[in-house]
Amino acid sequence: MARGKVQMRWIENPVHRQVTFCKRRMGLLKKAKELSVLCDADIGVIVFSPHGKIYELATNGNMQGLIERYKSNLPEAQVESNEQNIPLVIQQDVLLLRQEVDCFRIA
Amino acid sequence: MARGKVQMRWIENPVHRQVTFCKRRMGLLKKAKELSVLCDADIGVIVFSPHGKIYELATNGNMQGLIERYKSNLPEAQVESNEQNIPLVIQQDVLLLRQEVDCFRIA
DNA sequence: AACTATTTATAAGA
DNA sequence: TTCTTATAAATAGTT
Repeated sequence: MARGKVQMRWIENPVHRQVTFCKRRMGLLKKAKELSVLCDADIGVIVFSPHGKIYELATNGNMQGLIERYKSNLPEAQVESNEQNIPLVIQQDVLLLRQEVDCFRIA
Repeated sequence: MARGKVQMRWIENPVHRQVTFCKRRMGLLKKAKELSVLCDADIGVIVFSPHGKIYELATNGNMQGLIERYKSNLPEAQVESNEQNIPLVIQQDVLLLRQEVDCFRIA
């Protein structure tokens, strides 16, 4: 995003990758907090580094509670498609498109 | 972020809030996907709108799996503090600071 | 770990 | 709403 456009693919140089991981991870959590405050949304973010280290943010301070709430509200369509063995990648695409369309409805 | 600095607080105007929610939600998910690709991180984002609608992204396409992985890797410090009834807001602050410091170590 | 030159994101406005 | 545009913010590469 600066001093040259970045290619959207795995960064091979370990040093560059590590620095980018740190910068963007902080940026992601900041954006999540901002969205939460501006729009009163309840947000959870979980990040596993390639080495398995966990980074997380729960805007209400309670990731466990968020996860419980999430599980008890799973969209039916998702449960169905899981039962039908549709590739996860496709399911995720459908999910994102559905969310994009929702912009034009009432959240 | 544009045409005027925005105050980091709840947006009172319902129309403005709805538009901002949609724009920033999409932006947040995009950032998550980018971080995932650039650094090979496994990321999950869950957003509850104020009305309880769920928006989500799991970069590996499987939120359930991510949640399981998260639960089986809960940092001990977190478990401890929960047992000691420390306010969640404080716990989250500590968590974020710890993550920030981690930038200067190996992820 | 700081610093900018740029790219992105996005708040307002049309 | 959808598109445009002026600015604020994020961040890639540098020092």
